[in-house]
Amino acid sequence: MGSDTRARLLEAAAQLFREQGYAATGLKQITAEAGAPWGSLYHFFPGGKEQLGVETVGHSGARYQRLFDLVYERAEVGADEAVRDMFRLSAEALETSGWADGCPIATVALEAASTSEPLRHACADVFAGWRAATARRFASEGIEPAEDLAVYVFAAFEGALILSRTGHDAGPLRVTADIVARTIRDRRPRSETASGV
Amino acid sequence: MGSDTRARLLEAAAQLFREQGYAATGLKQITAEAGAPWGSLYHFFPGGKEQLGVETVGHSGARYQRLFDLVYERAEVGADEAVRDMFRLSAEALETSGWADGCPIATVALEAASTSEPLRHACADVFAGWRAATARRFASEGIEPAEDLAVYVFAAFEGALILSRTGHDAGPLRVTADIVARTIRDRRPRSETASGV
DNA sequence: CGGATACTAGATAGATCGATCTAGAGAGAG
DNA sequence: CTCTCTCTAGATCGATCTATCTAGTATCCG
Repeated sequence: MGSDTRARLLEAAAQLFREQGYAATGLKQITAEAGAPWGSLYHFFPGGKEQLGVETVGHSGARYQRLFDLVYERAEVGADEAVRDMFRLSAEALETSGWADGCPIATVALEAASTSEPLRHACADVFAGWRAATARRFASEGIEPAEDLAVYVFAAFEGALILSRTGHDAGPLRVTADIVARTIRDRRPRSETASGV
Repeated sequence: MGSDTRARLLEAAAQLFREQGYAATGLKQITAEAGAPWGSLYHFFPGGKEQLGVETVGHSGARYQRLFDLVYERAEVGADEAVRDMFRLSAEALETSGWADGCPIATVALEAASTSEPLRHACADVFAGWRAATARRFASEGIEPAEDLAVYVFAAFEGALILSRTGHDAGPLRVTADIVARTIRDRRPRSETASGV
């Protein structure tokens, strides 16, 4: 093993794909950013750019997943508050990065949707993983239908990220978080103590 | 004027940007698809690819806007049903096109967010226009806060489109439509006749 | 008819793209 | 030590990218 070149390549690719997208990012730029030699790229990723893309999507997806897990573990208050935190954290990351760090998957997903089946499939897998983890959490709190609500949350999340990033305005993320969190809260099972407004 | 070459270039660019994105689409491919001579491209768009991109975004945005207007005019039943129709129509377009025709703006918006200010701004304007039109409709029915709910609807819409297109599954659009439409319905002002479950 | 303008046509430039190739450095095993 | 395998290093290839440039054709006005 020895070198971490491969990891640095993945990391650099993740960052660049997130900011600029897949097509606009050149392999030369990735090796430069990673401080990796050109020859190493095809050593570690003999499948070329597409393989690097697929692995990068998986890498970014797993990392983002961990961020969701963190939010869910931390929130003792319930899933609705966890959802709100997830939106809030992303809004902060987006804003402090100068509106650069949006969803690490969405841009590639849209670019690849009709141009690369392996890449599209990798993105679909990531989304499915996020959804499944969230659905488990909802189900464990009796929030049903858990699968549908998880899909709904991620749809609103991804869309709000697009609107906020494009408009350089965290408003959409904030506004959407409020409404979505309320929707989730309203689906919580009745507890013995009133859960009024 | 005479020729419609300029319009055909815009149309071809709109279709290709929608399917493949901005960076992955070459100018040569656009002229070929439009059946337009290469020389005409820089005659009509002296600003090059970026100008073509900006005008294409405006063109696509206006056309999609008309589709929203149609839905809103047709729906005598109320804004919540109009929202549902908007999701349903997009789901049909997406599915019948073989998962190619998603949002004509979103892909370019994400690609351009950190790479081209003119392009990003054009996308932001389109989103703002959609939101404003929807907010007016909500407000006219007494659905408040109209602006926030319009943002929320478009966030959920854009996100659901991404999930459905990436997964080759209309489920996210359908599921999200249900929940969002219900949220809008719940915000309608109390009428004299009960508006129960 | 002449002459200006609008548009077409495509060659060409220069840069950069992804990908392949050969050569060599480095470390660990025997 | 020497052999072997992993990884580095970068030259190089053909294709394609955006953009510019020069001609040539059509069209409309007088």
